[in-house]
Amino acid sequence: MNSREIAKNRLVEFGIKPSLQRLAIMEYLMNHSTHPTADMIFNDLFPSMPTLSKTTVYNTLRLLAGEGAILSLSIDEKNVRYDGDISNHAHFKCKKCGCLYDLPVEGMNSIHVENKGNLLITECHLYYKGFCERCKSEIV
Amino acid sequence: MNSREIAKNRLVEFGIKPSLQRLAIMEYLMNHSTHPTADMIFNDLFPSMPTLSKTTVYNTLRLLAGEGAILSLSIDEKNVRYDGDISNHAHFKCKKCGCLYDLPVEGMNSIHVENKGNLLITECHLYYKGFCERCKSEIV
DNA sequence: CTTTGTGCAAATTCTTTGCACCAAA
DNA sequence: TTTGGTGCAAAGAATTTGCACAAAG
Repeated sequence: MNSREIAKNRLVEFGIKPSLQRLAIMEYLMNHSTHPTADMIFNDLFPSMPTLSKTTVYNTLRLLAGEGAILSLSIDEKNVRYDGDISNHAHFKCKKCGCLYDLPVEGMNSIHVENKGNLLITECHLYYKGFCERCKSEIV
Repeated sequence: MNSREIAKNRLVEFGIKPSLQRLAIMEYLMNHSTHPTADMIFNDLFPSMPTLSKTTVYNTLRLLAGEGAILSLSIDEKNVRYDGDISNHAHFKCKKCGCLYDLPVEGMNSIHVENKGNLLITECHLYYKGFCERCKSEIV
């Protein structure tokens, strides 16, 4: 199964009609673990889809994230980042160079929240910030 | 010790000169656990400080958060929220009404991250999203 | 005096909206 | 032919910047 088909399956699984644009964006997110912004996605797809508009990218990302087909990350306060990997994992952002990594996390589901009973929890985001290996050594 | 003095201590502790505006903003954040936006802080302080400008509020919040004297939360993708409580705790936001709570968390420090050795972690944010008690019951 | 903080107005940037056109069922 | 998707241009909103004035040591 090629990556286009995998992307299509994800869309269908979440009840989203697989238009050409949506497929391209979904496929892009599943193939790039760079946690791109809407702008990055647009710039990368535009050369091969010259009619694509930024509005469509924004619309599509909002739709996909709203349906749960992708994750929308707010770890970077400037731009929303998107992640095609919807499995449980944490994120790390370097405060110096801005690089953004996935972090595998043990026990992310086992975090105990007191008084959680009253709330219906649907999402959990775990964000770490600090300095990446390269930047860490440059701190004076 | 009154709340103004407590706020002053916090500023001094983090090496920040306690101007009148900074003191007012720091004190506001320590007395309000509402996780306000810059705009809310400005609007609430303005009546008693008519010369206060929104620029100063933004400048001050950036300074305080940068020095670690307050927390800057990105749980709400629209506006940055600020928290005068810098102790370890998680946050919850209702996706329907937008209300924002603190959540006490057991084991927040014990979350195990593999491969953390290469990184210098300085901050950890744990965000839960879902539906609050009131909104939960209104879901159809 | 000299450095630092404040505040107004303007600029910047990310994102959404209004609306017309296009495509598919 | 009706519904939904796309895309352009414009609007909107949060935050930052440039610069002049005020304050504090």
